Amino acid sequence: MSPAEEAPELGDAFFARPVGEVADDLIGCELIAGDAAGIIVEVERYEESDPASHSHRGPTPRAAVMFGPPGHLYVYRSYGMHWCLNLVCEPEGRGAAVLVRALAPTRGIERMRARRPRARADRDLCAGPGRLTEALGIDGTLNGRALGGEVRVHARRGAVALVRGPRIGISRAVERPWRVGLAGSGHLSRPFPAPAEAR
DNA sequence: CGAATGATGGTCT
DNA sequence: GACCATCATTCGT
Repeated sequence: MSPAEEAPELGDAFFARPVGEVADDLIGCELIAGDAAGIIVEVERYEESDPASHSHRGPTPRAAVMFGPPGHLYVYRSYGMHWCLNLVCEPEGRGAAVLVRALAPTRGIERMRARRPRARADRDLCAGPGRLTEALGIDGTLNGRALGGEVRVHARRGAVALVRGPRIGISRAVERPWRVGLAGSGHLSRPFPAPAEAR
């Protein structure tokens, strides 16, 4: 069998663009973390002008990484027990990032099962921001690290169909449809709301 | 199916 | 002291 051609690895130029563009373009890309990997099927975008964003109040100690160079990891603790993975976007000085919310596992599935023994089905391994970091072994020690080391992202191959909807788990700016997903994916953290019927 | 809830600790006012 | 960019479980319909 001929060796699969590796998709190019995404670098700083990819992430230095507007966060909305990056969010769309990350859907369908493969995220690799050490011994496991998956296709990104769901993300959310956060930016400085957004009241729901950690960067909204400026570069506080926690949010400082969001204002740093693009193509770096912002990993924060959620509800005292989960880790959430973001990819910093836009030129240095702007507080924007994309939250990775769900993956379709591709490699290291046995490792993921070992790290998440309570996940019943494979579809639950990476269906949620806290779940996927646990499955991939990502924690706060990676906060502020550059992509290309322990964590890498490979470019998407073909075209993908996107779905949009309101973000999950926030209480402010809920009306902004800044959650993006891969249409028809069975690995989402939750279904997207059905489009409003025309009548 | 959905709603309710406890776990558990950092961050910011 | 309030608020969480969550998850797994339990209980109700």
